[in-house]
Amino acid sequence: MPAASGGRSLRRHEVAERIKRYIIDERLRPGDPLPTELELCEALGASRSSVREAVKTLDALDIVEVRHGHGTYVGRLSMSALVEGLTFRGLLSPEDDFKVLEELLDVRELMERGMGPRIIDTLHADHLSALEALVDQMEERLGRGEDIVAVDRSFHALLLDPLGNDLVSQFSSACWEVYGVVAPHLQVSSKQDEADTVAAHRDIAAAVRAADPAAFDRAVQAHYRPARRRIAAARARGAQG
Amino acid sequence: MPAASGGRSLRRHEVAERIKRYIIDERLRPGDPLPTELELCEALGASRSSVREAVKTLDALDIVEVRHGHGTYVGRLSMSALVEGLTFRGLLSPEDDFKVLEELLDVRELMERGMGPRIIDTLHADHLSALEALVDQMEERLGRGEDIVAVDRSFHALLLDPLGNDLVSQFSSACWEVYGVVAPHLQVSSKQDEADTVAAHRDIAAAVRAADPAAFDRAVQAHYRPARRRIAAARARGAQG
DNA sequence: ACTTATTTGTTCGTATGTATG
DNA sequence: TCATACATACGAACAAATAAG
Repeated sequence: MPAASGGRSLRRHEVAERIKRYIIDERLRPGDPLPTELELCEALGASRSSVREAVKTLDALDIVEVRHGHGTYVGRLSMSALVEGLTFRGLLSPEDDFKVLEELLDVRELMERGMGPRIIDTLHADHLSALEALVDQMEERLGRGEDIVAVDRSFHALLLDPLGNDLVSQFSSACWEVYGVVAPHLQVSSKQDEADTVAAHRDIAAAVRAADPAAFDRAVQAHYRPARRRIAAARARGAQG
Repeated sequence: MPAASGGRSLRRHEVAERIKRYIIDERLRPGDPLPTELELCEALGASRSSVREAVKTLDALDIVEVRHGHGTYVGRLSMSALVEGLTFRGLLSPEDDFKVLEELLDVRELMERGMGPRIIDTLHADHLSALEALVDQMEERLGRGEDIVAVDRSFHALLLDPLGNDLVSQFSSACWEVYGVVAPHLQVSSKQDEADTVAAHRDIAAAVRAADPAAFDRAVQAHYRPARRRIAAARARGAQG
């Protein structure tokens, strides 16, 4: 019976495509409710198992979001799938364990340096104040021996977010997230040179305030240097251990 | 309450995590076979349906690959999930239809200009010859009225691939792929200014051969200008239509 | 606090399609 | 052609989470 249609395509793929089509045709937005599983079964002429498997694949891509006992909704279209995929790739590490980390740093540095001129153009007084407040906060927390990773992340998000390029913001954020999961597994500490880190952020903020693209470029480049050194050191340890 | 919302108390999430762990612990590589569904059910103490739904989520992330009637294997860890997610986001277009396209161009330009110095350092004689051969081929095809999009894509892949940063290569390639799917839906033609396009590529190749970073930067920037104009034109058409 | 209705989560049984030998 | 192993698909029943009365 189920062999009737088209032959090649699998049931769950058909169903997934038609659900995506439905979302587009109905002009639904993230958070909008989708038909229930049972309604989808009827509308698409598929069994509940097939519908469920299709919905799960869309859920993995954050195209839909399933809430137990509540319903199914249009997803946030985040980069959660990219994060999960890259994290797994980093943990699998078929060849050089540290190559993935260097690639993540490359991308983040690429984004921030490449966006330098636009950052200087776009960020206004309130952005600058927030940026400098984050550096102060970083210094305070460091003085109290607390973690600065969250503040660090906010700082870099604040550099890119105002530009309005969601793809760049989210991709950079995704790289940061993956780095945070993979680095500890490879004993790449992020607890060293923290004084240098704070100084580097202060230089970046100063360059933005001075509207000096060349200084910004140098400051960002300097900011990433310690991290690269830590990776190189960890690689050297791994090579001889 | 066993756990907070979105928690791992769900069976298929447990199963998915344990399958990922299995792949890592067993040091499996892409293409290696995984246990059959039945074996996974026994080993993980879960039903067929739960295992299947878990496997489907991993399949969507290209962490595993399922071949009908054959078996389940470790996936290629490609960026297919990112491509599908971004494509859908582009087709959904909640606000400005053309914003997504501009973001994709931003990223590609960012990558290539940011990698400029490294491209000049890394590409050797054979790379340069291949690059120039592609430009010639582009010109020939253009003279015969044929499509140059495939050659165009090869050219840009050849710029980034030799650097060895898979993340950059694949992300850039993913942006290209998404652009190719989304742009036609928005009537953003890529068939204009093709003579300019060929010239731009020739300038890029020449800058690499001359090992002139500044010229490379200018050439890449100039290369993307026509595409941005086409988007702006399409937006203007849409605004008055 | 309790019940009821709705919706997704989980399990099992069975039959079919696909690839290999 | 047949046999085997595997994934695909359907359907029914029950469990768990959530919301509303």
